[in-house]
Amino acid sequence: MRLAAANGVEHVTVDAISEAAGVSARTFFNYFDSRDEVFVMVGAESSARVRRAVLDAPGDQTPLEALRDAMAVELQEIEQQQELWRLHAEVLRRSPELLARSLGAHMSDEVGLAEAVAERIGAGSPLFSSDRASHSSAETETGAETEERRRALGLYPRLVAAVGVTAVRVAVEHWCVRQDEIAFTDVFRETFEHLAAGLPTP
Amino acid sequence: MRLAAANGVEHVTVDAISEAAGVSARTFFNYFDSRDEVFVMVGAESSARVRRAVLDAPGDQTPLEALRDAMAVELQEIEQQQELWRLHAEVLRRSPELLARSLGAHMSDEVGLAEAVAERIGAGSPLFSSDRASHSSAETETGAETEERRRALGLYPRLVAAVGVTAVRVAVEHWCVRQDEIAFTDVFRETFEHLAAGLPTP
DNA sequence: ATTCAAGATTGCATAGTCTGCATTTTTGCG
DNA sequence: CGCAAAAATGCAGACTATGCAATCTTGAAT
Repeated sequence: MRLAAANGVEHVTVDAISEAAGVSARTFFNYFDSRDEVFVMVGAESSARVRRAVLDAPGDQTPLEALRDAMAVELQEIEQQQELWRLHAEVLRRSPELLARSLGAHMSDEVGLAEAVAERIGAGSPLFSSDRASHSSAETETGAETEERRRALGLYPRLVAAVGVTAVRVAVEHWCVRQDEIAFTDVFRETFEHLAAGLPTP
Repeated sequence: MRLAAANGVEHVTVDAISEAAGVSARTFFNYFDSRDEVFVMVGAESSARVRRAVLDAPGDQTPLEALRDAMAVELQEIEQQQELWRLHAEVLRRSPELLARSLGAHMSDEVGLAEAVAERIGAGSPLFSSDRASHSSAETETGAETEERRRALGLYPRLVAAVGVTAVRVAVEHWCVRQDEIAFTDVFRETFEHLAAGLPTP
């Protein structure tokens, strides 16, 4: 992350990363499936925590509310680790594609999230929800397995998860561009207010 | 697309594509920035058509409704070109990552869409909305330019665009996995009903 | 018909990503 | 201390991607 912040993401080679980390380039690929992953994997545990929080949320909340609060907590924790995340944000700000992947791919794991939502409203597949909920998002998965998990899911849980993740992404992107003018908390709240209202003309 | 449907996307090399197309590999890269792009670029004009439709929609529709209808039309047109799109769908079904990119990156061009929404509700930046609305999504753009466009946009238009695109993606993914059981039209309608209702517990 | 310039295509060289395989090093434990 | 599992490494090879210079096409002006 330090290298990327200094030289720009696209100029950081695997060799450079490996050398800076004191390992061989080959070893890098034992831990990351691709070069980009190393810029995106930050905070991979968030996914699991959010899932758990969704399951443990008060029973009177709607799934969207539960998801909103779970993600809010996660984002707050992120603000603490200033060091790493300042660099991370700096790097991603210059690379929109990576930003999308970072938020989309990890804080999310949409399918896993959808399973949590499904279990919460009792519409999920008991086959998957419990054991799968704890699996790390670092594990790679074949397209076939993902498809199998998707098949068991209803449209609604899938939609809540996907839209929730999207909302967070939009909130973060919107705030990133105007850090000085507004507080993230406000952007975040407003975003989910729009959503819960069904996105009527404002 | 034919090669990918037959052998699986990841086994189709640039050399193979180029040879099948009767050009050199070098020429391939004169037209596509990356190997993946060739699997994603299908229907790149959709983006512009959707934007236009959003602008031209009846005044009594909410932005979300306008977007919903615009996308519905687009998806219907897609169903016509059975040949190409059957292959395309087949290819993308085996590669979730490409599916996301295909829908996310092109039918969308979220920022462009957000500009259309912004102009529609009169909250956009007059600097960009008119001339930018016609620019092809095939053109690549620097991170700086994208950031500049984002800065001029409000949170709400950005959110409607992103959520709309996400909704379509979820609808398509959900339907792809159960093509035999349900009609796409129904999935699509239900998806946007959930959205417009604010995603309450069903 | 000839010529010429712009554009398209190509080959070649080079940098970088990623994988498989065999080998060496490290680690943990009996 | 010694051994077996796990981690790390080196190396070869396939593939993606870019810059540059040379060649080929095309179409318009003469």
